[in-house]
Amino acid sequence: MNSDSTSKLLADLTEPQRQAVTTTEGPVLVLAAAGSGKTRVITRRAAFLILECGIPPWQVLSITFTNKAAGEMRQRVGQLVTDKQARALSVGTFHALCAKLLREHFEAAGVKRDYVIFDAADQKNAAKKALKDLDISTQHFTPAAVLSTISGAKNQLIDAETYTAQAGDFYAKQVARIYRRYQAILDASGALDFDDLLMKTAFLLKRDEPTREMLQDKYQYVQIDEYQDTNHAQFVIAYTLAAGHNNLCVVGDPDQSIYGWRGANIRNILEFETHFPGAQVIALGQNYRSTPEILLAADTLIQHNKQRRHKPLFTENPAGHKIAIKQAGDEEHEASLVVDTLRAHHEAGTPWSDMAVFYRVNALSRVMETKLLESSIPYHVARGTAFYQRKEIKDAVAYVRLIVNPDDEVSMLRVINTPTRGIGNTTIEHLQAFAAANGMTLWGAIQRAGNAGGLNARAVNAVNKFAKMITTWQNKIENIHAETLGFEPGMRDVIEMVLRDSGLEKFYKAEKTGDEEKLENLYELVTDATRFDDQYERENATLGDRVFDYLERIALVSDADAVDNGAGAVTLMTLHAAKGLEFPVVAMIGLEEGVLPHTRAADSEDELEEERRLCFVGITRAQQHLLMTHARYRTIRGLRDRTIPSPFIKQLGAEAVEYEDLSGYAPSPWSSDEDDDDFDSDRPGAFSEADDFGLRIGAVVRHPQFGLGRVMSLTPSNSPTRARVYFERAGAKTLVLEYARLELVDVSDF
DNA sequence: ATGAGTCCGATTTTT
DNA sequence: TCGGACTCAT
Repeated sequence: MNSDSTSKLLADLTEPQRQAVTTTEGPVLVLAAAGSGKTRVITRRAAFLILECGIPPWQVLSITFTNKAAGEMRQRVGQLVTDKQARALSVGTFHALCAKLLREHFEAAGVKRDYVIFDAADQKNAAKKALKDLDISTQHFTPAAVLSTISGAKNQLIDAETYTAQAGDFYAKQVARIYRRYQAILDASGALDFDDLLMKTAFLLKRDEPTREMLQDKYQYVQIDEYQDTNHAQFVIAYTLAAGHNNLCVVGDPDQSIYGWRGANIRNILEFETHFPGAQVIALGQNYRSTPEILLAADTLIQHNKQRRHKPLFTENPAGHKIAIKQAGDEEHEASLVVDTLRAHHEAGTPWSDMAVFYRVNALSRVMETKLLESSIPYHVARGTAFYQRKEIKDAVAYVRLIVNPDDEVSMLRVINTPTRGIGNTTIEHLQAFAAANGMTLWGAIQRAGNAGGLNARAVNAVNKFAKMITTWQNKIENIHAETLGFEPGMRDVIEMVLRDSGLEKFYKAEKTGDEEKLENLYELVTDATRFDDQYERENATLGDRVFDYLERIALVSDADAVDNGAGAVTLMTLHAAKGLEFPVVAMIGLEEGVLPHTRAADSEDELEEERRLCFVGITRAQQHLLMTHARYRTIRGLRDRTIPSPFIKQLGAEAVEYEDLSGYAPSPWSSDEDDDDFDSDRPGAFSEADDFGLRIGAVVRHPQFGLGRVMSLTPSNSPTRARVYFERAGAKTLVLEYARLELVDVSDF
């Protein structure tokens, strides 16, 4: 077609990359190794479709893993096509796409047009309420466990009714009841949880032919990034959308699949050709990101996985430095080792923003942050969701949610008496009973508080006042216009109104007890809303629409969205959030058994492999320098523990690695060179300290908190082993030996 | 109805 | 260690 633009699009690409860009028809699997220019390929491909194939941009659907990636994709394609075309591209995460489709086709999907999205905390509240309604003890059915089971079911597109029909054993039958009740709460609240977004969209596509055909027709070309992390529901959505034109291009790397715990199915990518017969497979094996040393270590490590698809991984980059692995004495020492390294690089001319610190769990960031603060090194923690999860912010947002959807019971219960306005538990229970008896929502009961009976005048008054506040807000939003106001009202005005009228602002202003931080956060929310207003582009949107869109954005932000490379600061983040990023200098901390790999992933081989992939992802983020650390002792939840180095350290091989023990302790039996065995060989026995311990009934033990005590009884050595201990100071306690680091005391000392 | 104080228990990753 | 649930006095 246009050879000028074609050469511009393809000139700087390698042959396999070029192939991936120009293979537009039919199913295509791009197996993209870490650092192989995947993002470049996928953006060029979108531009190629528009410029060379003449496809209208809105007919090209690109699905990314994070909102940030979506924004970047739009921006990068925008450098190749016109602004107008870039804006018209269909780009977003699965969840954002589904949220939009459900909003547009709410009737066919069977959801409320004004539905709200429940986040993790809302889900937990709803689950708790379900358990309470059913009078099921939270002992055997913790909200977290129940939610995870429900989530797993939804990812498999099993709704409450189907689940009920399939439930065989007692546990499943109980979960079925809870699932149904939980879903009833969400329905009554006009709410969808994250998994509903996917499941309901999949059902919509499956059951409603006109919508399906319309969308299949619209999205002529579908491309999906990070395909290794898609779950079954996402697979069905992708499969169905692409079924019309059969132009589905998926890009991913099975070695970077790290969301199995969230229902991602690595087989989606491993078995792509089975799902899509005739698929073309293009492998991008050359790495342009990292030094050969980093790549060698990463490759050596990942070879230990069995569940993988072999794929070449090589680089022509010049040799660099070996990976530095250092053992520190404890976590503080570890943090200063990292700081020393970062500072040395900074002095050598590397900007702070080119450096990152990764860890397996958020808890590890704290010590690191303290040390960076002390050292006056600018840093920022990529935790986008944290802000919106703060209590005061959730409260403010709950008020906004009630404006658009007062039936949202979880939000209602959250703020009906926050700040306190004389509507206590007794009143609320009355209202709930009244609502249940008359088949109305809590909001319905609140509006009719006077008829509820059994409420004293004071309570009725308080409830009426509260109801009036909400209806007044609703009226304002519906009726306030630029003409009467003199300016265009935005999200900012809504937030300010809510903070003022609800009394939240006043409440936190009055709170003299030290934290003005909460007030600051509320003002930060105003700033956030202002920023949203500034960027808001939807045409002909009413203020109500704008409020929806804001709530939706809040619900769908992720940690990874908060990575801000322009900040001139070191970035701290979890390994999960690091996916897809790259930094010249990277430090990974906490390379210890129980942290990476995490304890919770230690019992199955599949999970261990996922932990290994997580480690692989971290390593392959590094371009030039990589430091990996572990500490000999680590304090977790107030307990100082001796640690065992991560088996992954040895699995990096020796060639590209430089090990230094700076802990100041004698070499530990685990890291000494004496045992050159494969690390796995000494694992089975490693945790049986109950035996080694010689703990028996009557033994005297010391607990770090409770002091001295005597063992009264022991559960049989089934895991987890528990001991009943009577402490001098603290009385009788039941302790799980795995956690409670008991010290055996030699009675002859006394 | 409220708020301070106490006890208990559970520990990942996140759209 | 931390936060949530619960108790108890006002």
